[in-house]
Amino acid sequence: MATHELSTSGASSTGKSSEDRETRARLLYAAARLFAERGYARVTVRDICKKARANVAAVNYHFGGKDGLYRAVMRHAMETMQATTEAAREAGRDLPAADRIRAYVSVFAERLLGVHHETWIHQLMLRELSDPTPALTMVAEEVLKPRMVYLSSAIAELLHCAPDDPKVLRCALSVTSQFNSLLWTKGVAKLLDAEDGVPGSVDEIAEHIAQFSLGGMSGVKSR
Amino acid sequence: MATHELSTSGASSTGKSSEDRETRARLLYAAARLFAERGYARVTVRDICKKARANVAAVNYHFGGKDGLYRAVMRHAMETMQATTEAAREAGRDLPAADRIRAYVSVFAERLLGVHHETWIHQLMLRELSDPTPALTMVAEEVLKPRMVYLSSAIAELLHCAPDDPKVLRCALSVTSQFNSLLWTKGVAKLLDAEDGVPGSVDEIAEHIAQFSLGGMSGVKSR
DNA sequence: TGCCCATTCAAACAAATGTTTAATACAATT
DNA sequence: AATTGTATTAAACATTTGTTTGAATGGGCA
Repeated sequence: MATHELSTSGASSTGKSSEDRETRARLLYAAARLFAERGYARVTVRDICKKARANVAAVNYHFGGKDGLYRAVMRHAMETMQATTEAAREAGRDLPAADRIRAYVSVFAERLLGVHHETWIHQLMLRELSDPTPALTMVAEEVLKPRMVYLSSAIAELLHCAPDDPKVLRCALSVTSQFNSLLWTKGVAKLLDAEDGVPGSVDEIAEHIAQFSLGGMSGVKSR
Repeated sequence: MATHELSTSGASSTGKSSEDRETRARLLYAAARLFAERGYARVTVRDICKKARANVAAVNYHFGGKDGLYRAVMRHAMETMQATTEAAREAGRDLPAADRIRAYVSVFAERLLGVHHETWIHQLMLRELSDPTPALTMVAEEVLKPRMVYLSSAIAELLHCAPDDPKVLRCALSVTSQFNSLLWTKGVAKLLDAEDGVPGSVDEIAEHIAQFSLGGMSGVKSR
């Protein structure tokens, strides 16, 4: 179980850059997509290896087991999500609170729905939330918490109240929950009536969430 | 796989009301809670039978297999959710659009968080959304769709536009997504900072969601 | 060339899991 | 009392699944 623990960098002693970490990278890629699509329990190592065109033993060799592979995938996902949080923070720098929230929403909509981004990462994260693995604690501490802290500061400024006011947390959850729905509605909305997820382009969706959220907080403020 | 298909009513030919459908009911109850807690794949029939104090073969005898048991659980859950939709509809009868939405939010908050209701049902449903099984199609058609249709009518009235306007669907998703977050935040919020899920009593949470949603739609309307 | 090392591969293993089977118990009916 | 049909049970079965093993491969280097 813990024999091959520090295999993150794998076999990087001798730099055979061509085929060396080729299979390792393929395994990571295949596993990421499968874990995001079906969840940890519904994916077998044989599925992963088949998709990655690798031998069954490759997972244990490179990652020490299925758990280690999942953790490696999660590490990559967490780094990307932290970068997303940082991008949102940067996009709103020196802006008033309402515009900081607009920037936050815009960045997240682009990363969650934009064609150029790895959308599987966010699906994997959402899955980790609704179906916790031992990695959840780490995710909550290093990804979710900074994100909520930043969002809460803007919301508190908007509501003219302290950042630890219960209203702030409730509003922050109301804002972020709309992004979660963007992900799972992808698979459901087509069963309802929409042809392909939430209707509209990425910009339209971002515009909607920003307007809805700002209006919502205005409604909460003027109770 | 399909040997015991119509075993919903099970062995009800002779009415031995004492111990007859006792194990069957215990299996249903135990399976419902376990499926809601861990999801289909992470629950074994041995887990269910142990919790229900039944033999391993009992699942196959009464439900024809793990699949049949899950379907039976889903049937029960769907009936309860349809009743919830109907209760929300009834609570808002003959009320103006804004009050219909307030009533809708109030009913759902009570059923999702109230101590007297079977909260596991909604957790199971949310899990079905993020982790679809073959039962999803049925759920979407018979539960989600009527719910969205009703909610959309009120929203369309509020926004002064047609019910099939993309704005309406986006707003409906923004409203319902806040309820989804109520469920999964139960397991996460305590890792962030809140002590026990979203802060506040059931009424306070319902009040927040109503204000946030109505304010949000007001913001969308006055673009 | 010959040795060393990381990597890959087919095969096998042990544990877990959904399902089946045959026997038994029990209550109602004939 | 004998029979019938349902329910329960322990044991076994067949598959799946994560992991391990030992041999083979192939490139770099003395």
